[in-house]
Amino acid sequence: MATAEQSQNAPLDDLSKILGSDAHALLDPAVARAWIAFLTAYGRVTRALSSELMDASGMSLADFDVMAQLARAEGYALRMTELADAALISKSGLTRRIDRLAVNGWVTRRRCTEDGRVHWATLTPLGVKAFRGAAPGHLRAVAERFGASLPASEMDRLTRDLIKIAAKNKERTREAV
Amino acid sequence: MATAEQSQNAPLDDLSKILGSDAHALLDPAVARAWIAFLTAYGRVTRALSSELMDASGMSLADFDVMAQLARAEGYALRMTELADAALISKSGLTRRIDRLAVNGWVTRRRCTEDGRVHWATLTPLGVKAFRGAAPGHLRAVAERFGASLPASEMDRLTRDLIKIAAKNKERTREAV
DNA sequence: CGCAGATGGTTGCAAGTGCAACTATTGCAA
DNA sequence: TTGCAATAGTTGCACTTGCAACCATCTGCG
Repeated sequence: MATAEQSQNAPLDDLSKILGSDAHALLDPAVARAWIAFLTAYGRVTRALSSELMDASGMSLADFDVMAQLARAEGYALRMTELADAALISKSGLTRRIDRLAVNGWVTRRRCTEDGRVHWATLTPLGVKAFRGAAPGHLRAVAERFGASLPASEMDRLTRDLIKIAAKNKERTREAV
Repeated sequence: MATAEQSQNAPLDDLSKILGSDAHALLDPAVARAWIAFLTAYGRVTRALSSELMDASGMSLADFDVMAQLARAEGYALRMTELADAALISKSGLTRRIDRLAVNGWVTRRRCTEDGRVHWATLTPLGVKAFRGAAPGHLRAVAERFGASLPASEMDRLTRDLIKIAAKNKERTREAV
């Protein structure tokens, strides 16, 4: 269920032939259109940004996100779990991502002296430099691919709407289906 | 660069300490907030939908998308490349996804008689049944997790905005950085 | 003390992914 | 015809991913 634009703006009508008219009762057609547009926009924008960033700085989008979280943090350091939550990836995913960033010399892992369970991921000076190198191009690309499509007034409204959606799905625990 | 909600609503201000005040020139703070909200909303909603769908129907979100595209198509069939484009995945990704769906007996692959290069992926009767089983729960979940956050009037506006963003990033070719 | 139970991270595993190189087929042009 | 470029799909590869099981450490209660 992806792809926006013309030809595909009545996805539920098409599905009615297989699901029966229940489809409209289950999901408002307006919501279905929005959902498809959402998936499409996400897929296209991130695909483009990701390859541009990789070409320009040898950094994946996920690398950038992790480094950006560290860049914003006090002392350029965060605990592993905090960082995983902030970057929306799993703990194991973060472990290995930090491994890779550490190989590049961009991040170090330090055990916390007060609580031996905790590890702090910290941006190294080299990492700061790499982030400074990558950020301008990437931010510009976000501005162009994501920001330039809408006037400023729409942008704030979009933010509010997206935050509402994100808030509604905050809980990480999975409930029964 | 992810995570919305309070505490994180001024991402660029935080980044200014590492990037200097250029940050604001590169990317409008309002766009930065929207972008982060976008990534967060996408991550949370898809994560939740994906595990719910898997638990309920043993189908990944990507499986569902592919099957939904087929379900909407004439004769429940599409060429591989069309389907890959529609479902926003790579050709190789689709090849293997269809392999898996075929193992389940949900989809068959048929060589086209008129053009031997072309293969048609077709939903089997069993696949139709599986889709009919999975769709109600999934559509309801989309309604709840994505639709229920916004009033109908906002939803249409959101759709328009997202379509604009998607349209701006339509070209699949990669341009220089 | 000392030992359950909680918490923070890492690792084994079994996927899924895209890119680039490959094969098969077609269409067109000399 | 023959031969070469274009197109459709598949495969080799190297890399990511998340889940669940695991190890290490801490905390609190008897």
